[in-house]
Amino acid sequence: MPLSNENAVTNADRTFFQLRKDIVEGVIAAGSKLSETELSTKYEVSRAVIREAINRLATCHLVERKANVGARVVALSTQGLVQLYQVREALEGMAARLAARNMTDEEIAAMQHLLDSHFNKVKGEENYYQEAGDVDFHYRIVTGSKNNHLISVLIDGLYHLVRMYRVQLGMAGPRVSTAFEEHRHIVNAISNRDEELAELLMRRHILYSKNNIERKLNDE
Amino acid sequence: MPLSNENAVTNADRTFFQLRKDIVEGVIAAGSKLSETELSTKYEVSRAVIREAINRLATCHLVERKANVGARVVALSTQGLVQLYQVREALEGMAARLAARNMTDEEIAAMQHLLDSHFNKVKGEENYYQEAGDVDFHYRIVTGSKNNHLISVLIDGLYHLVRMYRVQLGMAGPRVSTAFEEHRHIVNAISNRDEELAELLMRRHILYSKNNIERKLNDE
DNA sequence: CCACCCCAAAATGTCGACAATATCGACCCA
DNA sequence: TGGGTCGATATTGTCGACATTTTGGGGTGG
Repeated sequence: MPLSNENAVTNADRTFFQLRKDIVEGVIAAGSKLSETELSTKYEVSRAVIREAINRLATCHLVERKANVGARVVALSTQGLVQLYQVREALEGMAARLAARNMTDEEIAAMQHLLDSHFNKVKGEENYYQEAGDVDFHYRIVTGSKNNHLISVLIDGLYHLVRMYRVQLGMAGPRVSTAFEEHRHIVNAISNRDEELAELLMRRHILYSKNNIERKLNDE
Repeated sequence: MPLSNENAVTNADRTFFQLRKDIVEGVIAAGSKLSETELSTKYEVSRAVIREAINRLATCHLVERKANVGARVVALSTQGLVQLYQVREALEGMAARLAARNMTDEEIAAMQHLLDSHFNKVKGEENYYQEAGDVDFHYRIVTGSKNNHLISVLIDGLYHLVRMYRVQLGMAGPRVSTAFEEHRHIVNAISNRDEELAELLMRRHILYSKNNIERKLNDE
């Protein structure tokens, strides 16, 4: 459950969140077809609600719709993952640059505090950091950019796709300690208000991450 | 009318395109409320069609929806325009980098040819270039990246917002010849397969463009 | 045996009606 | 008079039924 306070007010909201969860976690298989009538009986809502939910899923690029044909869950591919990380590199690089410009001193201090607490947990339970910590860190940078377009494209859109790849391709792997060091350097650059360095480090951080995942995929 | 072959197959498609056009061109005022019932009588379709169209407008960030309240056309602001160009800088910079990597020699040659023909027209009618030519140039770079995420986010999303700002804030202005030179340099970098330079030049091109518009806005 | 046409079944697109929610003004009460 | 409550009205959310389109299979003719 993402930390963002997405509270469902309408029925379509709930159905959308549920469907998104099921797709990201693979309960609904990648590449499979989404039948409106089938889903409406399964989730016990009308087709109108399902249609609205599917439309929103299309907005996140989790499904693709074709007129008069229907919607399919996106297929996962190495190429798709590479393209996804290329966009992340561009957007999160800019986010880091803007975070260095726009975050308040308090927000930066809080983020440093967060890294400290993560550091302690990394020494204990090995894999805590990867899941929650990494997500938390990137969220703070993105929201710290104070750029609404960046925030919505990344948090409402791409991050769910990233999670889908992580979950379904089993990317819970290590790279924990090295990624942690990279996070530390990024925060330092932001703390120094060094926009250029912050962007550069973030881009390399994501590039390394992509290479790491690609290497793993090719080893199989 | 954008060059992209968006042919409407369903009724919702047509309504969506019409609404988008009316919003971008200011026929429907920025910041105004979109009443479903009102629009359904005006465009002579059912509310379901209007709702679908509005949902799609929301994915382009042209309108904002609130549950149980309704949808409003986005408000234009200097801050919003600045944030928009920050995202453009990041995404189109990456697009130029990928274009240098992925465009075929034929595509590059065609783009150089395009610039040549634009050059001739610039000398004749002063303002031809700005509208169609600039759009065409940026479209080719983006599609040349061969990255589907980049393509859809920019062409289906941000570009319509950019056009909305251009039209409604009256940005038909000059910067024609200088922009043309910048385009030329970008194409040269792509032709040399120099990814680094292509990205850098594109980012500066968009940054200049932003500064130019900002300056104009402040002069009023 | 292949290609083509046609029809039936199932899916999506569209519609009008009803339910649930927000809005706004009138009214009441200190 | 100011603040708050309550209710009528209008708007959005949801539903089931109908219209249109796609799809797949069977049949026919070459």
